[in-house]
Amino acid sequence: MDWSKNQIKEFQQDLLSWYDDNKKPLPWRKTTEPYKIWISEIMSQQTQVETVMPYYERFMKKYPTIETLAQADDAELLKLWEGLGYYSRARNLKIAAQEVVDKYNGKFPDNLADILSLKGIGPYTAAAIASISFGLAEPAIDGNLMRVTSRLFELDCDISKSSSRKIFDGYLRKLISKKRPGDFNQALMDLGSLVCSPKSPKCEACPLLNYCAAAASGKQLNYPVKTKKIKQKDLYFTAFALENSLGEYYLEKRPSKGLLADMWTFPLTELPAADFEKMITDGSVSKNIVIPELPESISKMEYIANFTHIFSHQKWNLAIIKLKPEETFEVADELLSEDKMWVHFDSKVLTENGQPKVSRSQIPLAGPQVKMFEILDKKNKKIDLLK
DNA sequence: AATGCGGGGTG
DNA sequence: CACCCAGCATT
Repeated sequence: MDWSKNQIKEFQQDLLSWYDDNKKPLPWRKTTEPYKIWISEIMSQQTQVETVMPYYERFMKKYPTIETLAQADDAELLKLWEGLGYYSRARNLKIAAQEVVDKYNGKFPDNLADILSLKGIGPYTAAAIASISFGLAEPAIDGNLMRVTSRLFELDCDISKSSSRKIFDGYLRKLISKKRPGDFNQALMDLGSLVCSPKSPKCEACPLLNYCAAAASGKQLNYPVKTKKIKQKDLYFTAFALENSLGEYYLEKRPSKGLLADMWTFPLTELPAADFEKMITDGSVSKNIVIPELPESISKMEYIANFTHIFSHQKWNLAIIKLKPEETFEVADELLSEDKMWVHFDSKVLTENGQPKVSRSQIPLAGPQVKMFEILDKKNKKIDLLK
């Protein structure tokens, strides 16, 4: 960051005067009492201020001091927290209150390290209390500050990674007002929620417009950089291993559209999670399994093994079911077509007229299928050794 | 570094 | 419905 001292000074003034005119009228902004700031900050974690306000008022009425909180009835405290979520916050509050009473003689610690040591207080909350209640120049880095800062300087670091925190800390430590650090932090929080919002930032109304690199280049929406935290959807399949008398496996070609288009796969059928869990637990083959249309009649099914495969957006849980045909049988060519075939493990096997048979190394296999072949390989080798 | 933990709002 | 949000403790 190459801003001059004068520039930083003007930046602080522009931000703070905006805050003085536009700050949200929150009940805990009428005080700097550490106890009240602490409670408000804990309640505000991952929670909208509008949701927090009634809880805050009730909390302060019931537990007006840190001593009353330290002696709170667990059930009553939890009851008061009911509906706010993240209930360990309430449990930790009481533990921390007891710590303050026992270790600090009931006086809330006034330095960052001691504040940070309290149960339930992490880097963000510690800095918020330190700056608001004790005037310490500690940047309280939350999602808002990271968003605003990443736009100001077009920072490309991924805010979802914990290692990015120190980068934001570096910038904000240079920018923070030493005279009004608490207001500085809260100003950036309000700015982040009122003006510098994630989807539709109101740059024309922003007091920091002239300082903002992203606004200058029109790339506001490119920031902050955040890797999508995709919750993969769990899907459950049975994968059928049907082997013929030549040691080949029956594969099908997937549809030409969608996931793993045109790749080859063992026949798959989806099944409910509960059935899957039961099968891999006790080896019982679910009665609900839908057996795919196969070229031979099946006499028995046997659970072999299970494995998983992660896609970007899906997690496949597969259970291998070995299908055991009646005695021996030959390849029924007339039942095969362009999207169904028998595939051998290797390419050295020849057909009757001397042509190499189709091997698994010649066709595009979906990721899970490669894993499945490996598992089947191992099983077969194990069986060979036993012979 | 990754995961679990609630609930409400938004587009 | 998918994504977002004033985080922290635990592993």
